[in-house]
Amino acid sequence: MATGRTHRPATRSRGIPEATVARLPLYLRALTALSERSVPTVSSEELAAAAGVNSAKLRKDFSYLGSYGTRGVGYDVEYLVYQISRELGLTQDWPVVIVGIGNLGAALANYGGFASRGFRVAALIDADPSMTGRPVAGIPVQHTDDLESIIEENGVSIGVIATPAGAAQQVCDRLVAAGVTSILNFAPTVLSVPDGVDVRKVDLSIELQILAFHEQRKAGEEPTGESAADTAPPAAPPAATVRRRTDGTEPGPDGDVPAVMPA
Amino acid sequence: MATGRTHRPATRSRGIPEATVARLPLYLRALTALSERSVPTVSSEELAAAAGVNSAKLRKDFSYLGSYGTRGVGYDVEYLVYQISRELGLTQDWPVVIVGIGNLGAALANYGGFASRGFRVAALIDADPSMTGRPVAGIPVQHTDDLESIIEENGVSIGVIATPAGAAQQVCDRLVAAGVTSILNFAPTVLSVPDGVDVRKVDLSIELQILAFHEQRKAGEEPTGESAADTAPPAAPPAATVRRRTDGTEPGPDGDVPAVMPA
DNA sequence: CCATCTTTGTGCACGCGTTCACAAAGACAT
DNA sequence: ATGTCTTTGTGAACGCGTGCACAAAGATGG
Repeated sequence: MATGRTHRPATRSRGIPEATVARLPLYLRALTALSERSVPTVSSEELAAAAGVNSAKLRKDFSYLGSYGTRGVGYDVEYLVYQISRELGLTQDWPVVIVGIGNLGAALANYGGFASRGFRVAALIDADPSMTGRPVAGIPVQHTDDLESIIEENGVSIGVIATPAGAAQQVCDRLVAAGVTSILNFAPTVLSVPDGVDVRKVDLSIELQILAFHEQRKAGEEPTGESAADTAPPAAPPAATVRRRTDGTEPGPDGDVPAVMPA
Repeated sequence: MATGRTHRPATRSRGIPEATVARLPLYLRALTALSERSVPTVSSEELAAAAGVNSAKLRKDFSYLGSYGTRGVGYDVEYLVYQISRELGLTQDWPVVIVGIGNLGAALANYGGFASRGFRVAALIDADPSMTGRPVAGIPVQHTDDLESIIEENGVSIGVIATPAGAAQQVCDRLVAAGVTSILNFAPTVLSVPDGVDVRKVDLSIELQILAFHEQRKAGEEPTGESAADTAPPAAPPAATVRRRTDGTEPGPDGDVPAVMPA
């Protein structure tokens, strides 16, 4: 298939590595805090500590932006705030739409950090007609029917999907067709998008599962013997003779064994 | 400082690379969908497409778990679901507490995918006394004062922080002191934790800023001329003579220039 | 003007992750 | 039983990201 890739292809933006771009917001946050305390300059060591990274990494990251530091002194806070903001495109206004105003969508609409840095909630969109017109976070919810016109009229290029998983791909397709080229996806689904569209995924369930993996390792490390004998006995290994299905797209007419594991 | 590191040190778990662990939940989700459709086997190609990854990567990932496939046929769906679930530690029950029941905390509590795969919301905790006792998602909110006893009585090892940024580190410290060793942080702050504690961060603001970076690049690629002359003029470069403050921790008594950039 | 001290910027090496490409393994047909 | 065909499992090469360690740059003090 050649429908589209899922995660950021991002071969390399303009010499700035993707890993560095992902850390710039971290630096910016730390710098903003320093700025509010009227601290004029910071060393790479101090700023790195505040951002929770290695100081060498920070210096290398900044080197991609240019030589904005002064040897023997450090970095000018205000100047660096501006340079990073500009590099991230935060000096301009980004209208954003949120699609799917359930619990999560409403929480996102109310999120303060949204509007703070160049991002503005241009519209809230939901498929439920009973939601239409109801104000959430001071913004009236609009119906999905008007999605295309909303995108166009507001010049929206960033969309946030907070719908159930089943509706996510369909919403995504409509957003992309309407001109959205960056999507932040909170639905637990893999989105297919054409080239040139960026998708970033935020998935609570996946994060928890990763934590569980490490948690299990910690628990089963010191204690000897079987720590994995918890809930269910191991499922049967694949039978010696396995049914094949190379051509047929539908399940075979013969009785398929539905499931051997508890869901 | 030697207080602690911020992100997962995770040198390598048990031969399973961290990048592979992060993809296992993706595979599991795709496999579960296949299982519900009673599909008996999948090839690496099909499953990779469903999970949105490269098929070679998928096979290598699975090779870390063991040889669970059958050459010429593919992978047994049910068996693989079980193996991945076991590897991720999802065959056991993980009680989870959510601290900070604001908009986001409430949304997380209501999130269905939470309870589905081995995770159980054991308690909701908030610092606001007027919230205490009020049921959210069918679970009564408890007060922060009882945090330690709640953790201990329920055997909680995974905590979710959905508080404002200012309270996050303090909550984190109390969670860790009470025995929590894995934290999912939604607050926009860098958390410091001792060794042996895993922290994963979910940050809406950062994701949006990364999208904005790529969005800006797309916009300023084809059109010629200055595309960066949008909102504010460039801040003044660092002055030839910059005030130093190597020893003093407090801002100097002389009038500091507060800010040159619009917040 | 020179010496010293601080801190940046970066060349270099190393390790992890990704991808290619192919041999080995097994199913299936005859 | 043998040959063919499909698909896995993995050796090897490559590229990216990270961290060390140090030279260059500039400030500061005498």
